[in-house]
Amino acid sequence: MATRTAAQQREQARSAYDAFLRDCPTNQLLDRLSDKWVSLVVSALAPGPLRYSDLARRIAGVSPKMLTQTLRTLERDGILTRTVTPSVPVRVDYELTPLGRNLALLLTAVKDWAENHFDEVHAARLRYDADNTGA
Amino acid sequence: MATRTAAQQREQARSAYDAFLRDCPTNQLLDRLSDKWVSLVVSALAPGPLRYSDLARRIAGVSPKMLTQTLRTLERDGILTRTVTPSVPVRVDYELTPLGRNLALLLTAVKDWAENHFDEVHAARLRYDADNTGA
DNA sequence: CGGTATCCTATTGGATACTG
DNA sequence: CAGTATCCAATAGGATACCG
Repeated sequence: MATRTAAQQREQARSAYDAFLRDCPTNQLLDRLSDKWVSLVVSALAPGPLRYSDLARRIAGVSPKMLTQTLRTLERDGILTRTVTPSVPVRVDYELTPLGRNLALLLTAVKDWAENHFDEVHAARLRYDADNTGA
Repeated sequence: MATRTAAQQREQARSAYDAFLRDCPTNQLLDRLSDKWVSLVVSALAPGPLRYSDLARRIAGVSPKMLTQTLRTLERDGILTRTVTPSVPVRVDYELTPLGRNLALLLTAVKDWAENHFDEVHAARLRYDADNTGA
């Protein structure tokens, strides 16, 4: 079971990316992933494929501009696929790729965290604001 | 061990927050968490407390403005604590709260994902751009 | 249905200089 | 050391109207 030396070490070294460095490309990628629209779109697609209008309805209040922009970027990044069915009228389905499903595990976790811990955060805000009132 | 019925069900119902809804407060919270600076600060503090200047050095290229702004917001939200030691010169330490450490597990996972899957994303971009050149 | 195009405002965030 | 304050350029993102 100790066959993880040279090959694994090279593997480690090869992905010597560090998102803490401003000029590292992974820093920009982290910036892209750290986007509310990305979180919502990827989370929405986690259970299964959806059409454009389904997504628009699910992500309440998203403008067509932001929805399309986010979908295009995620398609380009290999997170999801866009499938056009040339019926009348047209039908377009969006589906996570294996890479996207992998990412979805993390992003839905963040979204769920926000939902599950909002009360604690809210309480912390009230405490902070109370302590810093007129002090 | 089967004492998780009524109380737990109410617990579930009580946190009926849905971040997909624009006007749900958790949507705003998700927006806050979906921030590159938040990810980096929380990830940087995951191993242990750091001083202001340590953070500035670790998160290469962050401006004092963004660093302070991010730290204040996270402090208000109960994610981290700020401890001033009135020595000469002053010493200020930032440390994750239990809530923050919990969140850090998720955010460092996203940061690590960016580092570990950048090559795949980059390859996808090249493919996308090649397919959409002059087409 | 599934977008695109344009306009316009608000916010983000870097650079810079100064302070207790 | 650990910020604060100010200015300003760039970007995000909503509203709206139109198109294949």
